Amino acid sequence: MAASISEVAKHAGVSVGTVSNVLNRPQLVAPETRARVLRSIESLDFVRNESARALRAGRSRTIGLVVLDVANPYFTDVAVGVEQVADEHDMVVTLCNSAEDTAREDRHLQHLEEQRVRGVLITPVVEETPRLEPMIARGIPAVLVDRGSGQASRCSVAVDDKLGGRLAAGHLLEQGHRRLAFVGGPMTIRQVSDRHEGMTMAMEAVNGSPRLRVLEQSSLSIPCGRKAGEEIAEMSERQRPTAVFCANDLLAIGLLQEMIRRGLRVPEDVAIVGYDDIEYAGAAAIPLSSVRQPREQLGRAAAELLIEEINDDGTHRHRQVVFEPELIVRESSATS
Amino acid sequence: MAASISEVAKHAGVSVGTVSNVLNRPQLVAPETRARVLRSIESLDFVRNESARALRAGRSRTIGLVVLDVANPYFTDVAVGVEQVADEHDMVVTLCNSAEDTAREDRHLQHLEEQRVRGVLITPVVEETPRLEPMIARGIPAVLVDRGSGQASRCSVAVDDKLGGRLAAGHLLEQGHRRLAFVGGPMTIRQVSDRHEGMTMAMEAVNGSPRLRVLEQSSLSIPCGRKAGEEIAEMSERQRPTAVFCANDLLAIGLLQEMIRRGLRVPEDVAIVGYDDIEYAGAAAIPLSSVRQPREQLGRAAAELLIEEINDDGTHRHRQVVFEPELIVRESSATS
DNA sequence: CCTCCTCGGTGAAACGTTTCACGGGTACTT
DNA sequence: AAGTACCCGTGAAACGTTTCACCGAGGAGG
Repeated sequence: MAASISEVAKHAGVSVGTVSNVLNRPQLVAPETRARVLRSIESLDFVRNESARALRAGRSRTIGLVVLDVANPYFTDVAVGVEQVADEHDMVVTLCNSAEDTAREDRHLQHLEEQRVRGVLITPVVEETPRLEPMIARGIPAVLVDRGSGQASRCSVAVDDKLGGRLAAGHLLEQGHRRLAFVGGPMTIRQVSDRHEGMTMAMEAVNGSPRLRVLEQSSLSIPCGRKAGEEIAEMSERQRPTAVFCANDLLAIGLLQEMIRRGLRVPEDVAIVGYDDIEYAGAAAIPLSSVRQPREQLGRAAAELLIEEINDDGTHRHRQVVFEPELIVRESSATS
Repeated sequence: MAASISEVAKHAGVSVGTVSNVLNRPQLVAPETRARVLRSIESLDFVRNESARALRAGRSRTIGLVVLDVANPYFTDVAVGVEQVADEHDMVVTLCNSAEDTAREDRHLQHLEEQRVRGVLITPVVEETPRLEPMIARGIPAVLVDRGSGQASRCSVAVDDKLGGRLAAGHLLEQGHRRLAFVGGPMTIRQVSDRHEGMTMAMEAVNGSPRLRVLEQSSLSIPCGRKAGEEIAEMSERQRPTAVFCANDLLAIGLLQEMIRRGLRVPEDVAIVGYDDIEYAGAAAIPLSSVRQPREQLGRAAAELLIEEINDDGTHRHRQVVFEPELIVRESSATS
C-alpha cells in the first residue's frame, strides 16, 4: 500500500540510488535534487520498509528484552532504563513476556532470532535455557539480568542482595535492637536467601550477641506478612523481636497492617524494614523503611553492556556488574 | 552468521524451492526428501529470516501495542490479554511505551509502520494523534483502547465508567447511606468525570434526596486520599458523609489510612468504595470494596477486533465495544 | 587541445525468502 | 503403446533496500 523507493524515484525523475542517498547520505546529493526528492517522498507519503533494510543489511536495529513478568513493576522499571539507552543508540526494543513459562520464553527467543535481533537482554526462567547457548554461539550476544551471578562467560547485571540484607539489619542493629526477626520465603529463591544471609552477616559483625528469629513464609505476599504479624504479636513481650526485616515490601505491609490492627506501635514496639521500595511503601499507613534497588539503572547498565558487545571491536570482555542497593529510612524504623 | 535456505539446499542436495516447501507446505514434499532436508536444517542450525519473509510477503506477522505507561498494571494486564489472542493467531506483539509523551508515541508509530505491522492497538496520548490518521489511510488498521468513545470511524474498546460510578454509588445507597461524598480529580480526566457522573445518576434515581459532596483532588494518589481523609475527619459528625466513593484505589487507600489513624471506624463510621481493584485493594488494612475493570478481557477484545479488521473480507464494520465493570464488595463497605 | 579531478547521478547486484510455471518420471487407463 | 494424470522437484522472478563501480559533464591546469 505504502509507496516504495522506486515509485518515489519515478515521481521525482531520478534513480532509486539517488533516493536512497537522500535518505541515508543526503550530503552526497545536490540540494536542488534533494529537495525535489523530499517533496516526492512527502506527496507519496513514502514510508521506509524496515524489512528490506534489515534484509539487505543482514541485521536489524532491534534488541530483545525478555522479562519474567511484564506486570511486575520491577521489570517495567528495568525496561524503561533499557529503552532510554536503546533510544540513545537509535535502536528499538522489543519487549517480550515469558510469564515464567519456559515454553513462552523459548518461543520468544525463536522469534527474536528470526528477526535477527542484534542482541538479547534476558532474565531466564530457569538457570539454563536451552535456546540461549546456541543463540550466543550464532553471534547474538546476550546479557543476563538479575541472574547467573557467577558466570564469567557472559555479561550480567544484578543487585547485591546480600548487601541489601546487611544494610537493613545493620540499620536496625544500630538503632539498638537486639532481638530481630527475618520474615521471608521461600528460601529457594536466591534473592530471599541472599537477603537473609546478608542479615546474618550484619548480626555476626556486631557484639552483644543479638538474636535472630527466622519466620519462613511460603510466598512474598501481603497475606503471608499478616500471618507473620499474628505470630509476632502473640509472642510474649520478652520474647517478641523488637525489629523485623522483611524480604519484600508486600510482607512488610501485611506485617504492618497486623501490628496496627493489634495495637502494637510501629516503630516503638516493633520496627519494620521492607525491601524493594515499591511505590506503595512510602505511602503505607506508617511510611515504610525499605531497601531500594536501582532498577532503571540496572536496565541502563544491561543495555549498555549489550551495546558494547554488539559494537565489539575485539576488545570486549564479559563483565558482571553488581549494583548496590540503598536503604531508605522512613518512619517505620526511625527512632523518634 | 546463521545459515540461509540456500546453504541448507546445497547441503541436502535439493533446490531452495524444496527447502522452502519443507518449511511451509511439508505435505508437498516426499517424506524421504523432507527428512533429509530437516536433518540438514538441524545440523546447520538454520534459522528462518523473518525480514526476508516479511519483505517477500509484503507484510509482517506483528501487531503493535502502544500504551501510555508500561509500568502501569492497567496496561500490562491489557497487554497480557492482547498477547493471548495474538498467540492464538500466530501473530507477535510489539509492545511500545509512549510514556504519555507525544514525541515518543510518534516515533513508535513511525517504527511500527516501517516494520509494516499488520495493525495497531493504541491508547493515544491526546485525542488526535497526527500520525494515526494517515497510517489508517495507508491500510494499517487501528483499534483504540479506552479512548475515543464516540468515534464510529474506528473500532474501539472501553469500559463503562459511568456504570462503574453508578454501581458503586448504588451499592452505598442500598446500604442506607444518605450523606455521600465523591473523592477524585482532576475532573478533566474523562474517566474521573464519568465515574462522578455515574454516581450522581445513581443518586438521582433514589428517593430521600441524598446529599452528595464532591471533594475534588489534584491527582489520583495516596497523599490526595489522605488529604481528603483529613477534610472528612474534621467535619462535625452531623455533617460528615457516612460513605465515600473514590475515583481510584490509591485515593481510597489514602483515605482509609487517615480514617484509621484518626480513630474513625470503617465501615461503621465511614464506608469506602474504590475503583480499579488493584492488587493491594483486597489486602488493605481493611479490605477495600472496589470496582473492577475486566482489563485482560479488554485486551483480548481489542486484539480480536483488530484481527477481524486485518482479515477483513469486506464485511467488517467498525464497532465500539464497551465492557461493564463489576463491583467487588469487601469489608470497607459491608454492613456487618 | 588534452589530461585530470570533482561533482552528481546511474544502474545493477545482492540480501533470503516465497511462489509459480514448468518438466521429467512413474503409474494408471484405454 | 499411446494418452493421461499425478507426484516431486526445479529454477527463476519478485519483494524494497543499500552499495558500489562506473559514467558524463564541467572546470582547472598544463
